[in-house]
Amino acid sequence: MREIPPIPKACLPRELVASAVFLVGRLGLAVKMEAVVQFEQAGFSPYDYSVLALLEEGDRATQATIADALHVDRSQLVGILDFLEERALIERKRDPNDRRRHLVSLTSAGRRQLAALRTMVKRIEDEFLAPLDEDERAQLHDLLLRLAAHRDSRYLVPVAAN
Amino acid sequence: MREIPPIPKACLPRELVASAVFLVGRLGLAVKMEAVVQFEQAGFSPYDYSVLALLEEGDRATQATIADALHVDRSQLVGILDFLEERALIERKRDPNDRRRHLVSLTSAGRRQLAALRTMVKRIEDEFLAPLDEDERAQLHDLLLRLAAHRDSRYLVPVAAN
DNA sequence: TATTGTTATACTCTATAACTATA
DNA sequence: TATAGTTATAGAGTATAACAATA
Repeated sequence: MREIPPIPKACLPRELVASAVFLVGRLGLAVKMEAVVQFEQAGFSPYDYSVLALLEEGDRATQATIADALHVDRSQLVGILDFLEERALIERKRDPNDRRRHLVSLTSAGRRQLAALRTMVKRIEDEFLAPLDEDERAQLHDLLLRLAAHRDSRYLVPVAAN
Repeated sequence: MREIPPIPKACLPRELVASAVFLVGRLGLAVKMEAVVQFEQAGFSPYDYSVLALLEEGDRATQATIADALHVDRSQLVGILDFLEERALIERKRDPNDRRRHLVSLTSAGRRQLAALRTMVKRIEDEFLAPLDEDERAQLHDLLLRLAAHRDSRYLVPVAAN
């Protein structure tokens, strides 16, 4: 081994670290990747969890409604629902009022699976938010929600629709 | 046109909106996409800005150092640097101490371009943070930085290296 | 043999566009 | 003709692996 000339260590640009927007982007990507890995180990994806959670809150969702709510393309949702239906976690039934539509609903097995995924999500969140106490977590949530609502009013008050 | 049966409106799951982690993920993705579009219109990418900002703070960076700092693969960085070098915004010079290495540095044109990109970044950030006043922005940044530092200590204090 | 920068390859995601059946 | 769901295709982005030069 020869002498290695001194090279400055890898160090994040102060300018970027000083930016809340940059941090949101970085943390968002990191937590998403982390979540994907965790869900994968459980045999699911974050999308599966989102769909199950959505269905538990309001039934009678059509696929278009679900796709819009989750910001995924309708064609992408098909695969997600196929996956969940194969595992008997959801049901697709034709809407008798409009036979083009599928009414998607949660099965009891789906409800149980949702509960299991929730404990995993809780663990991921606790790990992510570990440095903050309860007050600070609430502060963070409040700030983020205001930013989100400013970009998309649907975040503001998840009112029961219709 | 016939009568269309009432279908619940698309509505985000309360369970997700209630999660600060989910909001970070969503906002992070949204702001990244927005930034990409803005940079594209200026003929650049967010990576270009990151590289220029990094080089201005500390010179004598090798490509490996830059890649590590920005969390991009070394092979990916090659294309980014090629792009910047073609436009004479950076220079690559062989390190005389270790001829495998390239010492990357900012040109004066690069410094000017960085200044121009900064005003654009400022605009993106102001738009993103619009709902928050100065105190709240500082709060948000503090909270996010603590989360980031918990996952990666390099965020904590960008000390001058070596 | 190990490392730096580079090139080439493969794979995942996503976005878009057809296609069907119903309206 | 327009819409809901589906299928198929193409493109971007990223990760992996091989490669040449140097240590």
